Amino acid sequence: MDVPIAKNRDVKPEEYAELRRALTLISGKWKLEILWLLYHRPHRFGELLRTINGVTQHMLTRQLRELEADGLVTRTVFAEVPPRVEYGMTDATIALEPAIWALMEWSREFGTPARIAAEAKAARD
Amino acid sequence: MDVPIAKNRDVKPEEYAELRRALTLISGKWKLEILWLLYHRPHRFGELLRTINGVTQHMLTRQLRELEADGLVTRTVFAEVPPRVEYGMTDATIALEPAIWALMEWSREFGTPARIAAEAKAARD
DNA sequence: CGGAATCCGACAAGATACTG
DNA sequence: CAGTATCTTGTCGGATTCCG
Repeated sequence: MDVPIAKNRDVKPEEYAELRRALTLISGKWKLEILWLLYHRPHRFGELLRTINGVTQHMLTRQLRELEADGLVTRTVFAEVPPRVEYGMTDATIALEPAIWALMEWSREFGTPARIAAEAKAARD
Repeated sequence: MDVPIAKNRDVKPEEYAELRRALTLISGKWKLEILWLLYHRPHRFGELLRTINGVTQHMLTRQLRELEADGLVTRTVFAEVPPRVEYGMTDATIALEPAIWALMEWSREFGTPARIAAEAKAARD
């Protein structure tokens, strides 16, 4: 897969659309972090809230709702007291993992550009 | 690659960071669209402006500058009248293509969730 | 425990006008 | 042609409060 796939062939407009749809699905400050945790095992709401550094209750709820609406997480409510809600993977989530993995490998290979290093520094301060 | 990679293993914090770096690099409303065009062949500024539907001069310039700063596009200025500037790929861009391709395949396979369909409709109106 | 509702600031993104 | 500069608008995400 070291040869560019699209080189010297015509642009296919429908491929734009696919690309943009995929990006829309995974865009959101905390979504991939959520999915990454779920890849390891199902998580409860409070568990996600404690584990993901910097996320607020508000945002966690919203991102989970969007993921659920997009079919990227399952939401299971247990009729208990106190209430328990568990989030897990779907077929679509599992199918996405190779793409996420490819992104991570690329990120590791090509290091940290100056702009990203600056942002990471700003986040630490 | 149909078996989840991370299932039942511990979360590695450094993998979060890689994921987030990669996402930061490709986040930006028009970046992947730009890269996708460049995968086919080098493009001039005005060419990108005309081809990418909905982008403004302002945003195109900014996204190109960020991509350039991150080492994801080359910018070649020809000393001619009228001026000509051409954008092309780098090694990092080429290395990213498999990941983009994986995202597109996933997008095609898992169709269009309701939320995305609604956004696409809103964009048409 | 796992949310919902409301308010608000910051920054991303668009519109418009001007330039080497 | 390929940008800058400036102003305005819109959306994302955060803080706080309340609830079954």
